[in-house]
Amino acid sequence: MKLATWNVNSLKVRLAQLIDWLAQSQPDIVCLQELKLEDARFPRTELEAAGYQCAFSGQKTYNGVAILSRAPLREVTAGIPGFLDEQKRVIAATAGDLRVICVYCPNGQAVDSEKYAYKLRWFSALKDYLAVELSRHPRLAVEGDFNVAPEDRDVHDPKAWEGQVHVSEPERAAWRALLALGLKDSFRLFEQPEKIYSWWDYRMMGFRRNAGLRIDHVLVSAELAQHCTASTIDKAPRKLERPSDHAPVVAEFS
DNA sequence: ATGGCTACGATCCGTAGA
Repeated sequence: MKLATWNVNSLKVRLAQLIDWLAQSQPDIVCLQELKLEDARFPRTELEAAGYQCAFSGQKTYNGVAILSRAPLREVTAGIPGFLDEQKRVIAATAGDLRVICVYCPNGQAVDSEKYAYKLRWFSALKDYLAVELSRHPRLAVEGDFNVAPEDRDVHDPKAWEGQVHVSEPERAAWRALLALGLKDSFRLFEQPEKIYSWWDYRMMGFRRNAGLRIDHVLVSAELAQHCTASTIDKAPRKLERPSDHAPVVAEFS
């Protein structure tokens, strides 16, 4: 079984790349973020033709999340229960005995901004939600764009980024609080090469310089972690014409 | 140096991302 997550930065612009990538990579389940389109414009027909059932929660211009699955999806839930939020950042569904939660965590903009305060409130609500979901679903995957680089080795230039949004200590503490629930960062279950990232700035030739951050993650419950055989970041789509600024993260299971 | 790309929805610039 193969799980993946990809912030596509506009599903409309990236649809052809996504369909190509699905055909090449053959994932069983894919979480998508930053759809940037209303539900009425979701390309369900095209994705079903590619062999995937879809659960999605979108909005115009910003945010938007989806789960694609080869197996039927049930128990679809949008948002974090009890956390009122206009921004479409969370969708969950069950496929077989696997519970999947797709998240697009807030960016936070700057540490002294209201958006940063919202980011920390949002992470706190997510943690409480995941605690409940973990108690209900031993086989749980939480995939998405977390907008947090967990450690300095996940940052191309830790000195330059020190204290900035995505790496600040309160954000990293919020990340560790998710791990404290018993979730594992699938990428770190394995020995990995150095300087592996999932996002590169469009500006300043960020990708060519490998000036990136590892902010897209596949978290897995302890039971799922036992069966995880690989976790990698696929840089190939980032090399295409008109790419997303994020690369897909893939996790495989026996 | 606070910029630099990209997407979007509004116009021909502002907001947001990270």
